Amino acid sequence: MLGTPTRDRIAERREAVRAEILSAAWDVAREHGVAQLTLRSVADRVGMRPPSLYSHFDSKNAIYDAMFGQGWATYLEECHRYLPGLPAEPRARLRAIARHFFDYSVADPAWYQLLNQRVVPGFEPTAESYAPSVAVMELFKGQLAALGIADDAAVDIWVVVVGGLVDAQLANDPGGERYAALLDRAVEMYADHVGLPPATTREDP
Amino acid sequence: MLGTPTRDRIAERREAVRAEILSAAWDVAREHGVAQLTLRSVADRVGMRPPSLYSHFDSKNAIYDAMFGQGWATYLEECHRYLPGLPAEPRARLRAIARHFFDYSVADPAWYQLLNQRVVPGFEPTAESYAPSVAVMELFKGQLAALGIADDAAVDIWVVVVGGLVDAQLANDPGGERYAALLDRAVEMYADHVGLPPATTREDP
DNA sequence: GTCTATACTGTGATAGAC
DNA sequence: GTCTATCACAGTATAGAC
Repeated sequence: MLGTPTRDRIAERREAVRAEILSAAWDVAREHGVAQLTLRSVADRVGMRPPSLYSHFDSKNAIYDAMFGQGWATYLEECHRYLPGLPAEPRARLRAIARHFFDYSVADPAWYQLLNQRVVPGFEPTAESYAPSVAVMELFKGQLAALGIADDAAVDIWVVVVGGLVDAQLANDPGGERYAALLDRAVEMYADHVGLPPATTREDP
Repeated sequence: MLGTPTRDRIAERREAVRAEILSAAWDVAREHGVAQLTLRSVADRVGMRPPSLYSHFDSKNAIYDAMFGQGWATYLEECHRYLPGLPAEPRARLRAIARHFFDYSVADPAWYQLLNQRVVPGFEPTAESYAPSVAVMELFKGQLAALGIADDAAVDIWVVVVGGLVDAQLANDPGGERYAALLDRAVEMYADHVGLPPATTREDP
């Protein structure tokens, strides 16, 4: 009698093709904009005919959905990687968290548009793809709670300030530094508001 | 010899048709989303065939452009109408200005998306249509300057806070009140930051 | 001048051959 | 699983009736 293979080579191959398609989709989105993504452009990039994509994704929105889930999952990993190295001093830590999210978003507007705005007309993420974004939000809440910022409203205002900076940068000064230059000041405003103690360690010589 | 008519009835009629088309375009945008606006849907609503729209607008983007200019011009008038009635006390005045913009935006997401976000792929407003938006921005700057908030960075942070509230409301809690409820608190945070004096007059009995 | 009729290109999506 | 063929409908543009 034949044994059961421990690896499903077909499923692995299938998953690899899906990942290849998603990678191509991100390339197209970054190059031409999230909303300009077409099945033809993705198919061309992976060397397929457009209808062949339907063997791997049920629809164009299913591709968006997978991108949404993958985008948040990747950012979640990124957070787990850089958070341990951040300074412990509350204001410096807030600045670093905000700066990271801001830079990450501005460096990849397609990522921010798909994951944090509503630029794709009929697209609503499925519960499965939405899960990693909730995990990121919980992570942020935990970070703020560790600094003594516990109430939900204060967390929401944090989202407003950081998100507002990114939105303003992308909408009003794409490619510039106008709102990036305001980040530290905005974080100070927030830190004062939630009553964080003034910085204890000096940073300038 | 014939006299020259003081009214150009043809031009008036033409302008009326343009206004009718724009009104229909706004209806469609509000109903189905800014990006879902199609020439067919607009033509259907005004009782025309799609190609007839080209007699009044050079392209679909020209319609977006006219909507952009009209949207800001209308809001500018709205500002001139309500600003005189606002309280003079700085913090109350800031709250009122923020609340007005927030409510106006949330009540008409299509307006906010077209005028303050970048939801329409290839659309860039022309200089002419952009002018009224600059006028609104100058008006806001003047309002803040009258309260002693003069430096440009502080104005930018005002835009970040108010815009961030609207963005978060539309993206994270469409139809809800989650960020609307944080508006007064966010404005207080900003007022504290720019050093506005505490409110002098009591409002509660 | 204004509108209708029509054709052209490109898009998402489906059916069926292999 | 991938392909060819095809559909319905979007935006664009031209020709011609009135």
